[in-house]
Amino acid sequence: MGPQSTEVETPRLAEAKIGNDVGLLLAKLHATGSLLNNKALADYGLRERSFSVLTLACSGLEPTQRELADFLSLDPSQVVSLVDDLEHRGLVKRAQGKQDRRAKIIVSTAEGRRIHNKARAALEVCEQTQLAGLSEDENAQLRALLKKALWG
Amino acid sequence: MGPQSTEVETPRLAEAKIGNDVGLLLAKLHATGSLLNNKALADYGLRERSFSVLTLACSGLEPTQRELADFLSLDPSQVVSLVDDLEHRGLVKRAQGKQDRRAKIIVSTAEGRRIHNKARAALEVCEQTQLAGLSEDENAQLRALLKKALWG
DNA sequence: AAACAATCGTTGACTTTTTCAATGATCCGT
DNA sequence: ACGGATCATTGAAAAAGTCAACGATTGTTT
Repeated sequence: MGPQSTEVETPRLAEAKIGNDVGLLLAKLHATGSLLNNKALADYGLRERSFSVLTLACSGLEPTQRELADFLSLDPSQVVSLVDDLEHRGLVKRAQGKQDRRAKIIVSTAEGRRIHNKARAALEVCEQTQLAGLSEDENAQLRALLKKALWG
Repeated sequence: MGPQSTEVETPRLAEAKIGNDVGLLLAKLHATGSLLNNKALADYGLRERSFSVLTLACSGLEPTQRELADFLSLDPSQVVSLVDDLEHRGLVKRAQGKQDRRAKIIVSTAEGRRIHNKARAALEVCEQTQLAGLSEDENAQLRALLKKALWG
């Protein structure tokens, strides 16, 4: 993997016009973020993916696995693995779909919500670390722009 | 992988507070972007990764493979594969490091720059597609914020 | 209502990507 | 000149991603 240093890099290459390529900027920020996030989530036996699933399970929106796959840009079979893992550890349950008996709704258990709260707190620290260079306003701006880019 | 639809999704789950998780927003935007980018780059036998390497090789910055690995958050062995591929196709060359004879400097060939120009144009179209929901100003803002988050 | 195609979750096979340890060559500090 | 560190490279192992098929169920068409 790349650099695991906690110190800030001062990359000579950042000058390249590649620094204007949104795709690369996203990839890089996502990569460094994932590293930090996964490290923080390891304390709870979670990774970015399983945390996302757990978050949706805790949201009260009662997502189906298909919705999870679509929303997280995953193959349905990957969702099966993620839910299997979380279910075996008692953090979520599969419930039968209400209108559609093929679908399974993923809901959190009390233990799942407990773990999720702790993990979420740890992630917030991570996020602040990663976005330390941004002011509070800029932080909010970034969120807003990302959301807008994703779904108008 | 997830949905390959060109139509805009209107995801029920976007409401979840997960929509404020920068990590997930980055992951999702990066995922959908990669899909588009790789599809566009396929015409030139490139992918996001190899395009990034080619871009740096064309930048005149004469990056070493180690610098590429750090900058792109890749394992050094992955850079070997990427450069191998580009070199076999005559798009880049390995040159000996100037101060450090261990290091190898990656520079583009004329053909590499030709392909890169074409690919870059194709990617710009992609980018506009992906960020269609953003105004010109917001587009620039997003770039600026991502860069600032990465290196102050 | 019977037949049909489509969708959901799941499984398993397969490919690609990532991760990691080891190696020879070279650099740097002492 | 010695020892430790860094560079590119290799190869193996682990993880992630892709894809086709299946039973169960749904919605649609006849």
